[in-house]
Amino acid sequence: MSKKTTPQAIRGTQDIFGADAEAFAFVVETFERVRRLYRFRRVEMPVFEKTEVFARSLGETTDVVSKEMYSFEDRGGESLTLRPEFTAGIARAYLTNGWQQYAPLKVATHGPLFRYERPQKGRYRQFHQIDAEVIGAAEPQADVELLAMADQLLKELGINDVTLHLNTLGDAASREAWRAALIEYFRAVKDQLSEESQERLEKNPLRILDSKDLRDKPFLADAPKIDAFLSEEASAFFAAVTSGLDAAGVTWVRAESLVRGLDYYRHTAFEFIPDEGSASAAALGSQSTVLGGGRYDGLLESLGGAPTPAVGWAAGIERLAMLVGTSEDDWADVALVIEEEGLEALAAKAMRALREEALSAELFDTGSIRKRFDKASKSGASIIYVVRRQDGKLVGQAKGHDQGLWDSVTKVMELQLAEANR
RNA sequence: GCGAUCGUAGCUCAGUUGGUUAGAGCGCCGGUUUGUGGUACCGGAGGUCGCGGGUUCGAACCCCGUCGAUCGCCCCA
Repeated sequence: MSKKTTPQAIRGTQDIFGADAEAFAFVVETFERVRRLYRFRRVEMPVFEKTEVFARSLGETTDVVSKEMYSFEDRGGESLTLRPEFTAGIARAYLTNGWQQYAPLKVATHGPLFRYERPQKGRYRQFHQIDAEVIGAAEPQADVELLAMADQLLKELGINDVTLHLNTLGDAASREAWRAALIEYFRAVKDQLSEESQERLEKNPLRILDSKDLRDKPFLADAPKIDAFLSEEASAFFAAVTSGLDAAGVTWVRAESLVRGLDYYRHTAFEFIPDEGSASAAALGSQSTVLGGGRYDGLLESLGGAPTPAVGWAAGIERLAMLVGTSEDDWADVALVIEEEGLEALAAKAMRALREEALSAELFDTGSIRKRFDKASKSGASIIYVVRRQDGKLVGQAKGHDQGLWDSVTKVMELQLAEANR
């Protein structure tokens, strides 16, 4: 006879409860509200896709694809993957559902994503994001609107100590030329770079630019700058984005070394990052980016679609929730205390009646009769309504300071007791 | 994938140089008390000291492994 053990939760998953769950819901509710203001349409996406949806769009060599995806074969032998991000799946849906007819299409969604990473503060294997995408819009105004929405969302969440860090990666040609120049520049000093940067030199030279390693720092200042490689169109595009942001009142800083990890990004790239020394920076630790995204004009082609311009961003709900502060537990309008046994039917009926009047109500009718009132007091409910028997009849008494609630609770309960006493 | 710290009741933790039945507060359950029913007091339930090996006469405490958490690197939201 073996002892029963309780299975543990999967590493990197979370059971969100209490104040954390309230903060999580607050983030999602605020996002839903803001997204409507900007007329982004709600979409619901599958949690898994064919593996190639992600492999082809994110790039086979990216860390996400090469070592962080939850991939498995289904019973039909097909390779499927739990979504590590939203964009690729939405792009796929745009193509397979003929959503071109709605272009430019503004959509928003939220939900769980999965990445096999080492869990840390603000980083989980199952994590949650809110996401906004504009597909089929080549104009810089789309970038501006999207960023204005992100900015307003953060403000409405009460997060005021983060700033938009903005960069451009140029068009495909600009980006390639810059990349080649970076490889050439860093190859010359390869031996003096950190091991990690030596590896990055082959895989993702852009990443060397934001290396934190002291050995790399001396070479960063004189590294080739993207601005020198931008085509005329690319710089005009970036100029239009920045002036649009200024007009919309979105403050931003230029971040020349900001790059994106995934292959599909072009032109605008951005992250909202806590200001140095701010409360948000302290709350997030090393997971500094709270919202990030950019333009991905190349992505739909990589999935076999026609060349289609697009921009989008995503933000980690857990990270945002850490910044909105702990919201208080909210209290019930009424705590109904039944100081007698055998009144279960009355209790059930009265609770239903209270709730039908839109009063949030909690019932205390178990355990020590003497302590039921204690528990109701501690629950923090606005009105405590006590039912007990006096001279053979059930009587009720309401306690609390909120006159409006007091009246509506009393009204409902008087009726209930009158019926019960008949 | 790499490094560091940590893992004792439901929760927060204490546990002296390894030594008899592992403790506290809060919470929970029951009771007593109270002339403002949220107070105070008493009692009770609840622990394979993460898990598995090892060292030792003896381990919560030392060693190894493993799982998990936390912090950082990498990467990213």
